Amino acid sequence: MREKVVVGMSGGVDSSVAAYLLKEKGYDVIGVTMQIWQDETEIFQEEHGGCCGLSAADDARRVAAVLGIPHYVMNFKHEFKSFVRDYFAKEYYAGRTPNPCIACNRYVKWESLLQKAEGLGADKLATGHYAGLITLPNGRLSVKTATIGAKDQTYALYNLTQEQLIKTLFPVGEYTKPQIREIAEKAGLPVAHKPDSQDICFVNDGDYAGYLEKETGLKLPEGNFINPKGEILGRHKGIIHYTVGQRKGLGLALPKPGYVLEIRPETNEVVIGTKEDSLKKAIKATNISLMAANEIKDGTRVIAKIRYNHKGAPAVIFRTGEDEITCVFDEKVSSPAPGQALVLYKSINEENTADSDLYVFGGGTIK
RNA sequence: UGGGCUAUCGCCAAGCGGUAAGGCACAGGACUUUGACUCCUGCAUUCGAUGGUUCGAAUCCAUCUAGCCCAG
Repeated sequence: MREKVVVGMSGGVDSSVAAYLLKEKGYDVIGVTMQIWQDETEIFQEEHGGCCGLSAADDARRVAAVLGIPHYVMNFKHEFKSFVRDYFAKEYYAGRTPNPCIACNRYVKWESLLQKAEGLGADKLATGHYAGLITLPNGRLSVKTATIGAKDQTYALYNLTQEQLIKTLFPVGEYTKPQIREIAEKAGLPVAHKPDSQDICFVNDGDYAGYLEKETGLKLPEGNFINPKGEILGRHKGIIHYTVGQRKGLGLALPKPGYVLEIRPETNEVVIGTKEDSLKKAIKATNISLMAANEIKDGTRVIAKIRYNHKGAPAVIFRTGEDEITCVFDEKVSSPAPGQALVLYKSINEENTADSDLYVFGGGTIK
């Protein structure tokens, strides 16, 4: 009997091709589009794309029709609200910088959607992420970086559990984006030229601060910008308007570019410093999640990423608490932001460089 | 009213006789399934005003105007 797999279809090129590739390989494919945030009145995504947009369902349906597979639209608004939107707002109001995509993957896609998939009798869940799966010598599963030159998305998948990984497929992981578009083209998929998604899918105009105020009804008071010495530099518009590492939009007249160093909700202060001030040698992380091992050996060498678009930097990790690790970089990294994920990689080959193929060792949330 | 100081892009600000740095902001673009960052491109023919000295001044001189500070 053919293996049954549910593909999370966003209506974009990647997941559409994922479904196509699985179909070609002989899987019994079911397409599912998650309805997660869009209000019926918001047709914004129609033009702007987005991984989880509204035209999503229509596009996915068209693709499913071309492929001749069943397609369902399922409502995940409730789950998305509690695991992603609420978390997103809570973090910002606490002066931290959340990563909604990671939360969405871990708790909505690989929790709720996976459950629904199993309800449909599926053995596996597939998505259009650019990532690969690897079984390590110790028997554990991990995600590995996609083919060289591809858009690697393992960073946003670092906290999936073994139970989740064993039921996962990443069909597009071994291709590059141009190859995927080519496959879509040849397969006659109507979404071959749809633009890449970007930005936070549920904040439609990029104004996340405005979104937060509208969503929560909370408007935070203005406060002081201060330098590391505590001297007042000017006034800020409320802490949710800033994130650690930010340079633009401060409105301060300084001799050199100013960067947000720290956000202090308790005193309503935003600390501004220079590029040099923003460099950190070591960072701590909590909510540790290990993918490639059961425990951390002090002194383990890794390649660490502190943000989605970070190339990765050599570092050494130590366990420094019940649920805390300290990551010491060989060379300082700029502006690690509390709330962002610290994702640790190991090299599949011997040499531990950011250029070789890597797999996720584990990760956590930057403290 | 005496004495001193300062006037350079919307905002900070360099320049000190040789033909207008830089940062912020702003506008485009690249990158990007998070926030940010980063990278390109554009952005004062003009230096408070008017005269003068110089081959040549934002830079020196004079006067005027405005603001600031100290004396009342």
